[in-house]
Amino acid sequence: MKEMQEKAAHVSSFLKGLASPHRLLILCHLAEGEQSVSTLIKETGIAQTSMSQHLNKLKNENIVSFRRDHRTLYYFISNDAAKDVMSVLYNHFCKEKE
Amino acid sequence: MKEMQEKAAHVSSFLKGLASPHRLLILCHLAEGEQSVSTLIKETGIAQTSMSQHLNKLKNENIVSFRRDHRTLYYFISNDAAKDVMSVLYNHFCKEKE
DNA sequence: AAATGATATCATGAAAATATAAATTGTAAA
DNA sequence: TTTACAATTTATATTTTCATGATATCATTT
Repeated sequence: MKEMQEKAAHVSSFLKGLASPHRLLILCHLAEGEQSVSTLIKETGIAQTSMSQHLNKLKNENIVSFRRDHRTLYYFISNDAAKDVMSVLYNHFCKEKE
Repeated sequence: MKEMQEKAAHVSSFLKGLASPHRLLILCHLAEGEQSVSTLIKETGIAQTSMSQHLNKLKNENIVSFRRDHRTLYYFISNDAAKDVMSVLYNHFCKEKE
């Protein structure tokens, strides 16, 4: 675990990329496959400007990427660490206990 | 992945508990076993007041707990989700690639 | 080339996080 | 019971985050 200390700043800013209710919502939708910005806006109810800023933050942390098709941008999760963290979170916080 | 949307606020505040370079440092030390506050201060170099506030935040998120022995408090990681996330972070950001 | 649609950028203000300093509490030892 | 030590609490200033409204950009259609 020692090595993580040197990376703390980097790892922390990566985690801050995930640590927002709106960004988690966005990532939940993207976890099911790429989505256009307008679809994300419709499905999450997040305001346009806010969506763009959140996507920008996720992009800056290299958590998502996008491709363009005509006028529409399709975003997708492009980071394995993010996928794995989401999966851990799902298992601990969202799974049915039986 | 749908269920996570309802939990987004909770999961987000859990992640915010981890998302700080100083708290990650603290958790790296605690990952090797319980530590007293004064030992954590010595080993991390974090100022006393700041340490106390960070530990308080981790405690509020139920990420750590502590026991008292005389005047000394020993903190430890008491949360499986946190352990699993730390492990994922370690694998992605701290492991040697070969 | 003008209008439209999809998205990003800019500016601003409010709320939350962080570090530091000072004062306080609780436990034990002299 | 006074003193010292370990840790928390309070107060404050700084920085960062977030939402909103207004404007701009860029690709497409007319």
